[in-house]
Amino acid sequence: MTTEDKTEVLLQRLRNEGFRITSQRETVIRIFQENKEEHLSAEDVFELLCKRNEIISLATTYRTLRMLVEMNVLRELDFAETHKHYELVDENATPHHHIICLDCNHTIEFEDEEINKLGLEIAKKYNVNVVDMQFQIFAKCPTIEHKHEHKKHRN
Amino acid sequence: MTTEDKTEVLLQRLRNEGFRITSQRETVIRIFQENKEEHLSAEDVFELLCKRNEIISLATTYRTLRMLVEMNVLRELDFAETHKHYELVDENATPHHHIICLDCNHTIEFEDEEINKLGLEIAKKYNVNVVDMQFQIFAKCPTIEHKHEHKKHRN
DNA sequence: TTGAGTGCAAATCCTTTGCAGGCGG
DNA sequence: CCGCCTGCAAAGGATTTGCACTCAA
Repeated sequence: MTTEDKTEVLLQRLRNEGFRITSQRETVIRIFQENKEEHLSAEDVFELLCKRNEIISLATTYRTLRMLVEMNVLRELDFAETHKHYELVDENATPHHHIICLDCNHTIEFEDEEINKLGLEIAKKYNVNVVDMQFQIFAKCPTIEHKHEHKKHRN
Repeated sequence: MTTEDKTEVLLQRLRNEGFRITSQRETVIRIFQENKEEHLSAEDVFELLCKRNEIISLATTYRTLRMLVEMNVLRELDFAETHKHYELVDENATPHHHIICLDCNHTIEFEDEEINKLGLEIAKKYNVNVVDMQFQIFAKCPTIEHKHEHKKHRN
């Protein structure tokens, strides 16, 4: 299925659920389709929109993101930052997880069938219905030259 | 080791690292020692302080929390909420993880040696130094009567 | 004594909301 | 044409910061 096809499927889903298809919503969806590998923040999306000369207000960007999360089109990610990130939900893919470098904010995505299986088992044990699972490894990646500034005495 | 002893050890660590021991910092640490099982937010800590009639400004509360995280005394938790939560780091305990109910915000803590092991293996594979690991299961817990309001058409 | 730490208020960052007008169905 | 969506600006919640004063070492 081409990206274009997938976009159509998504738009159809919006219609089915009673949402209106506005150019703003369509463009936001396209942004994510075209940046599958990215973890975009609301601000990132807004900037990408600006670069395309698509005029969408920040408020609508936020509203659209919230709607897409509710519709399970996007997944909300928490990277221990002040703002959130979003990525496309891929129904066919197995859940994937993240390593987040605390120094440079670089993220590495990884899949691990074992972890997914364990997560489901645990959920079953505690009798809850899983909506999403996120395994996060906060780390320092040695590949990048990090300043080892001593944070002592910082107010 | 009693809680009192543990508090002393912590205070000593502060001194060793060149931080000053102020009554404010001491009290914040005690709050966490006395609420080991809780995931307190900055606001929670501030309220507990007020209840004790310990007068500490919100700003100092935030500054102290940041410092304690940097010193690895506290662990920062992200529960997909607008604010962060904190819990005491227990060097002797195995890392534990959380199930978060998206409807009622109730959290269940669990330990899983298998997950910890897998996390370390993955970190090794990607050649990063683990600072913290958090496995989060976002779910709906059936034990509580959740309103099944249909969110369709919400702006 | 001295500069790290504090309180206060203002500032900042991210996100949401009220309202009047616009446009999809 | 109806009322959902939008843009704008203002509000809101969480956290940080500037500044003058305080107090631990």
